[in-house]
Amino acid sequence: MRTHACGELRAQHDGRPVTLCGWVARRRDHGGVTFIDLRDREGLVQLVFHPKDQPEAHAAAQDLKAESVVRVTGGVRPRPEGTVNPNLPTGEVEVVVDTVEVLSAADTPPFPIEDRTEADENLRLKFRYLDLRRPEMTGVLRLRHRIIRIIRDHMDALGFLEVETPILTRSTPEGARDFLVPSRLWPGTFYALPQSPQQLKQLLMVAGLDRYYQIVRCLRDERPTSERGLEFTQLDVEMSFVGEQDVLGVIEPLYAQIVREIQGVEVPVPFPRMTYHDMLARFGSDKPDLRYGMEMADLGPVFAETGFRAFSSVLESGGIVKGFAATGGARLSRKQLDELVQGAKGRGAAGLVWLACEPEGAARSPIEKYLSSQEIAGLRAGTGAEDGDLVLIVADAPGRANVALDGLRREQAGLLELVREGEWRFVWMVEPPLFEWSEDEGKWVSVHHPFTAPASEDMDPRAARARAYDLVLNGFELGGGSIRIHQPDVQRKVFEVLGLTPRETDEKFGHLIRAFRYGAPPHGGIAMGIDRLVMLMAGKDAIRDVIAFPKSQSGSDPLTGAPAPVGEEQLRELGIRLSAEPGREEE
RNA sequence: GCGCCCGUAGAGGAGUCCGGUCGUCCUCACCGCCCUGUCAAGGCGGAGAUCGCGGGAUCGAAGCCCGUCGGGCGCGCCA
Repeated sequence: MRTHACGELRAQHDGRPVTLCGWVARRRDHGGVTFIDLRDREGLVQLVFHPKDQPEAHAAAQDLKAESVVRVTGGVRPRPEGTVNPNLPTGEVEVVVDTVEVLSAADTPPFPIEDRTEADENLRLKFRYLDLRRPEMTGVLRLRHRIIRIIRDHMDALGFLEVETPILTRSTPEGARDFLVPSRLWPGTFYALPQSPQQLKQLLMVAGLDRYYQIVRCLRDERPTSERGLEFTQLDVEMSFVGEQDVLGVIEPLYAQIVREIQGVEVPVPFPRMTYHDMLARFGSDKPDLRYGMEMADLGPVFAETGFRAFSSVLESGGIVKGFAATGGARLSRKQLDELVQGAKGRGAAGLVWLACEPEGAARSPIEKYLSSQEIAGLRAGTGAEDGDLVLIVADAPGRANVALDGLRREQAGLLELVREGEWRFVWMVEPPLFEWSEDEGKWVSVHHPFTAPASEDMDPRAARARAYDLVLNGFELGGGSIRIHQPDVQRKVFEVLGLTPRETDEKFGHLIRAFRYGAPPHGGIAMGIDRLVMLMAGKDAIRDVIAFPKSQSGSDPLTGAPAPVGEEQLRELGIRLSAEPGREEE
């Protein structure tokens, strides 16, 4: 049907007869000579129609509408002197058209198909097939393909076998909410869509597969955000006879290679490691952005004797006073400072105190009159603030204070333009706690997942560390994993801490524990989020932008209309009766 | 679940705080005419909107109040 792609034509094709197929991107009609940019996946090429030389083709070109699909025949020739377009890869040539055939006429599109358009995202999703015609979007999908290709080549070279695991599996109590699929053959029972192939990949280790990986879709019925969707793709990895170093050693060269090939930047391996404890103390987050400084300091000692009630009462009740120096932040306007305070409250902090450092130890602050000069000096020393910096202080329960400070630090980095683009700072988070106390549920829960091996025999839930690790890049969690438990008794003990009775353990996880009785190799693995990686590599700030057909933030798909009610007959077959009207979340 | 923001011709935006002069304006797209080297072509003209939806107070609402739907962002949730 065609001899070349539109976007591939170059000076070397000079004189060739060509047949091209593509979409009409733009028409420029000069009354006589008419130009059309023809677009396909590979790019744009300029078609030329002269009324004298090709009267029929020229006449046909007058009726071509934007986004119509056409097939043209003609000849490639160099553009005349002075009309070369250096902004176009095909800009040295043009195609003189002899014949035009409309393969499919298009209505006027609901939004312009061009990169600089900023059409409403909902509209773009509703007409995703048009949105994806934009070269930028096509480029993202191509980038995604390249990255997945690099991953597969890497894993294959290291001897990993890609094995598929079921989409219809069993619901387990721990973790995120499951998407459920009713069974028709077994009325009243449900499959669950996998949150991850966690248990199955462990069973593959018991099966002796040794090195498994899978590019796999995972589904979690939780509220989506800009960096997390209902369904997402991960690189799932599991290995036998390994410790932490072996797993990290598979991922590090892979990610260094991806950054090298995609960004042209060399990243040193191994990546630095930082304990969970240090990360939280220094950055208020277990996924810090290390492209800039602004480390945090515990200011409790500075305010141990303070007369400022808001601080002293927090300290008395077990909270913390913590802050950091925003580099150059003293130049922020009063209005910006007020917005900071509002923003911190929006993140759940009780409040935010700022203090602008001025020369010779002077300081500006809304609480200046409550602070002694020693306290001001202590603040500056603790946070390392220089003249011109802005010290930001939050006093609250540790969890809330850290969330607020982490948000502030990220916000300040953007506001004060401290982020260096083109820098890729990987860091491993290691030695997180094994358990954490859930206020909501009133019990201990796994920080990672219940199959994670403890770092020591001691399983005191308050102190136990996990043999787990997360990979962090520029403030985003790219993935995480752990060395797993492979002894049935240890696994039972973990479930016991999690509050499962032996009977519940057998019921929900009997298949796993039974497997461990038949010769389970020590094993461990990791799961890496691909959408988020592609998002960072593409320079996007929402994973929706790197998924061909994403859901909106409310979990709906404007293109297909999913989720949608189903007919009475379908429900009856499944033995399901609705207790809520469709379209409403139950209380 | 909580909080904040957005919804105005086909697209993007201004107008909303402070009700009347607003269905007023800008850019692009669309339609018509002109134009033989443009590439975000250019010039002239034109058409196109129950201001997301419903209710309320008011002589009067795009604007104020209540509700609702859709979308985005942050927190919670996301082993």
